[in-house]
Amino acid sequence: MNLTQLETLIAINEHGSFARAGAMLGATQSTVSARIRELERYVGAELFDRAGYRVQLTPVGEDLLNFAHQFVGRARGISRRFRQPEDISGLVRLGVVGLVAHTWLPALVKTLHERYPGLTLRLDVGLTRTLAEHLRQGTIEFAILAGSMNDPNLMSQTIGFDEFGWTAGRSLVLPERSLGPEDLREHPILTLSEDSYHYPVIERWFQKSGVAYENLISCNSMNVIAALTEAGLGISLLPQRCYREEIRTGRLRSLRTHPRFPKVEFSFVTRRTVDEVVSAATFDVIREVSDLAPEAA
Amino acid sequence: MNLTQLETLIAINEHGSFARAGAMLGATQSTVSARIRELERYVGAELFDRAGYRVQLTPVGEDLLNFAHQFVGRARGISRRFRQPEDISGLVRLGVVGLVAHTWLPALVKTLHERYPGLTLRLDVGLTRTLAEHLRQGTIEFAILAGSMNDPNLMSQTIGFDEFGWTAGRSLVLPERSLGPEDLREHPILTLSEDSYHYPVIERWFQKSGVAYENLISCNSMNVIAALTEAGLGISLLPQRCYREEIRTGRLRSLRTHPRFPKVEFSFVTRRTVDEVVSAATFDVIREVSDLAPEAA
DNA sequence: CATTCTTACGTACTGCGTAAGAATG
DNA sequence: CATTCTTACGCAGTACGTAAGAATG
Repeated sequence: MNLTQLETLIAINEHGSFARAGAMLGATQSTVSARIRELERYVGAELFDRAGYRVQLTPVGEDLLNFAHQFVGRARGISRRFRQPEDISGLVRLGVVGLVAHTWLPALVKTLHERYPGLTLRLDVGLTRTLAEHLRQGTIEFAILAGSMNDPNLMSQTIGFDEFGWTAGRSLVLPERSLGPEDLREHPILTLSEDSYHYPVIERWFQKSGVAYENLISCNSMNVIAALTEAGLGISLLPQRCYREEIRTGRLRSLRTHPRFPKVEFSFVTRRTVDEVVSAATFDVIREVSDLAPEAA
Repeated sequence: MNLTQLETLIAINEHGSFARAGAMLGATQSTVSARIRELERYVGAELFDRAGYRVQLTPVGEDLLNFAHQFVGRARGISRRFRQPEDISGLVRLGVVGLVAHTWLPALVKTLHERYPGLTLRLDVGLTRTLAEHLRQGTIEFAILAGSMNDPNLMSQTIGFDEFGWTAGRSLVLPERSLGPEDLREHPILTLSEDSYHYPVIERWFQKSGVAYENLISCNSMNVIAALTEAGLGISLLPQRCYREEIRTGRLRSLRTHPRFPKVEFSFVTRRTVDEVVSAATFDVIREVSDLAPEAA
């Protein structure tokens, strides 16, 4: 039995599936499965009922979960107590997508700087695919981006989720009913540039319904897109949670459309070569200040 | 940081040296050193002052030791709680030397049987070197014997120590002063057979002093040797702690002799292929019922 | 000079990811 | 048939033991 196994047990219980727990921990489904298999071998009993889509703790599992919480909590306490944050130092070259840059990045920078004064932060705001390329090239070692990455040199850990939806300004006149691709093409579509996570998502959304779609206005800054939308220049696909304040006050309108978009995952991606301590410290703060929904559902 | 490292920290503090801690844990000096090195890297500070013969905890080390005790204690609690002793089953073929067979073996068998009814015990009482051979041949998988073994397929863990000293019966007439090899050869020497741990020890003791020594009476049962000694038939090298009751009541006399014999280690030796759970259960009980001195000093 | 810890190095193992398989609703 | 867990397998990092080295009293 070891700490990793107990942390995994907790993560599965929190997120309801081996796969999601893996995403949160930066491990694969298979690895999570192996860890639980070992833990079950150790206690000599099954910890989960694997019936169907949702795993369920057995009584023994619940029992062990209690211990695991105390246990892991105490272990964290030890590490906090002996690892002085001042000792953690190094260069953090962090790429972030606009969604983050315009919401909780200031909080991240503030907390990171206060807690780990030894860290030097170098920021790179860009689109998902641009950041991915920078990670591969090694010009940044960390990134917060949409989706997750599947590269042997990189490790992805889920931060949270946001839902994207078609959004319009106050002035644009639109029918009250649920709108489909054929309705939207009547209006100017404002999108992020080709390198964004959205761009292919939008293309597929139109294609799936057989609607020819031509991009008219694109920009590489999400905040600019939002401002243009607010000014009534067109319709754009925007993260609803991120712009919930503008939507609540009526400056932006969330449109009823079909088909729906699935929630988008945002991940913390690190190059595997970086110092684990710096990476863990950064990710801890990200989890703390992140504004994203913790669940995909 | 992991449990092994914390257990190692505790063992070093308990036994005062890396090497002894290693013997207790069934690991080498070098491995213990590496475990502490890693732990020190983790907390970012030295845990021990390595000045001279005795290692000393630093303040940080003492601090961490406190946590380690709680931590490891709790971990043991978990394992006890979830591993039902009834689930532990298997064949335990255990070799024991006479010293053990005639003292705490009954307690061992009783406790082992009560606590782990699923275990089948097959005992093999014999001399150290005989048992060692049985271990190598695979006819037994566990042994409690004198000294320790250094075989890649075997693992030794220290149980405790006993001191051996020249012992005579009530009736034998001997001078009051401290006796040397030249004095003892005047009397019949009763020894264990050639395969015993003692045999070469006794030979060396005489040789070192240049005294020619001829073995007259030997036997493969220590208890028989003790009985013959008690009957006044000669002098024998006996474990003092083991026969402390006979010595206290005057049935056996502990002789003042020189040079002294170093304390003898007794170890629990297991084949590396055996089920770790069965091995750990057995060793736990051995530690609990063992009558041996915990320290070499 | 005996005792103890450290370092260097080769090996064996274990934990991980990929990819394919089986079960479920 | 999409979703989820399990199994098989190969690789890589790690923990271990051996053996030699350095420091201490």
